[in-house]
Amino acid sequence: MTVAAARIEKLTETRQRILEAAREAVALNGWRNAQVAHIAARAGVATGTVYRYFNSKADLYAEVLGLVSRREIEVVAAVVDGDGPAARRLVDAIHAFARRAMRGRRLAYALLAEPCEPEIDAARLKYRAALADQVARLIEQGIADGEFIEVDPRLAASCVTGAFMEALVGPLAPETEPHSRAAQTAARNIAGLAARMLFRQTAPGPDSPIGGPIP
Amino acid sequence: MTVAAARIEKLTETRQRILEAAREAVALNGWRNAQVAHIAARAGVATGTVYRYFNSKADLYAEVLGLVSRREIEVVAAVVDGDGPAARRLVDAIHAFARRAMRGRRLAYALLAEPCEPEIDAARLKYRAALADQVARLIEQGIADGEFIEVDPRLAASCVTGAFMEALVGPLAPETEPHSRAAQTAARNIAGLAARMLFRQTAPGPDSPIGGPIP
DNA sequence: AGCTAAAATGAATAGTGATTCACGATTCAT
DNA sequence: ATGAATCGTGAATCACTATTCATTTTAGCT
Repeated sequence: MTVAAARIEKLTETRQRILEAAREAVALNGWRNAQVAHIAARAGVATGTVYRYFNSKADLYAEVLGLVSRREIEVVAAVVDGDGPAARRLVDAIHAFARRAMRGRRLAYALLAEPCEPEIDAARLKYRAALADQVARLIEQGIADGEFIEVDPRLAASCVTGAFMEALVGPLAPETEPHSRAAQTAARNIAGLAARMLFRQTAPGPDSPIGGPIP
Repeated sequence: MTVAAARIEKLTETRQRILEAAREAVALNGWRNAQVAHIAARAGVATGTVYRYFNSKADLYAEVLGLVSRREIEVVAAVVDGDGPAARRLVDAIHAFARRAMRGRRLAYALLAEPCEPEIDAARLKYRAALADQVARLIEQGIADGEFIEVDPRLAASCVTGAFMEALVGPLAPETEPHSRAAQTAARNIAGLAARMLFRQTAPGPDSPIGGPIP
């Protein structure tokens, strides 16, 4: 069986290489070079081979998006399910997301905002929806605890995610060096602002960065 | 000269018909049926004729976008330049925008959020930028007047526009009947929430709809 | 080695849609 | 009326890519 196992391993490894190549390509230049031929070349296989592993281009990218987004959603979910006041967790969740998005900016932009063909777009929406779900869940908690003002959690979640996504990777968002002080300040400010929408009282927690002076 | 004038009028009228056809097509089904051939048919001319009046498809749509957005930007700008406290004007500006966007939802979505080819997208960004500019301008005033917390106006403008755009016409935004009570409440809540990000104190103006009960 | 099935190949196919252009129709100044 | 200029036409062309498939290569088996 070890021979058969080796064979299967090689197959799955090729599959992985294709997925990885697709992810890299998008992370590098966005959907512009997301053509099947390009991915195949990058993975070191012929174009036809891609279709041995994936039914269609859309299928391939649906899987890539799923893979990439799962991690991000998990990070946010972990914060949402953590301890402490909802207000604090909301800021932290956004902040965590923001920090991560500011590395792989190109990928984050492609995932969140860049125009692409409708078929792939459908897969992208699942990611956005999942993200908004986490936020909505947290908002519900915050309302129940009396920390947040009483609004429709879904609507509020849209506003909050819209706010930080636009500021982070929106087409107008400024390019910042991932590790610069400016980027860190921006991440904190974005998190603080987006969360403030829901705060019952302006005064934030003890050592929260909200509302600091202009950088 | 009246004959020459008539000729020119006919020419510009054809041009207008093409522009109008393009706008209608996008308003109806989004970028899906924004093909040159389709527009031409809708305007009652041959495809080639379109190219007598516009250098390229991108040019045509750049003009369409400019025409449509100018109106919206003017509406917002008027509110921004109005009287009263900045906080109130911010809510009003967003509210005005929201009401208008909720009619022509399909067009608003196409303008603000729908994926489309990169060339047209470039033109779309101008609209977003112009909108963010108005908001940023207002935020600057609000900060100067001490009404808003002190943050980078550009960053805050991104957050605010992102918040209401996502909630209004984002791909996850709920479909509502344009004139229903639900839509009106949503518009008010969105405006209230988005603006709250910047408020120094939670308590809104005298008869502001902010923070009302869940609809 | 010879055989077979799975796997890989990449040239050919096909669909889409923007753009061009050679030609006929119209208009208008003379 | 005439012909040069302008306008309108729509079939043909071009560019781009996803997808297919006949063929070749590889790997395991006897």
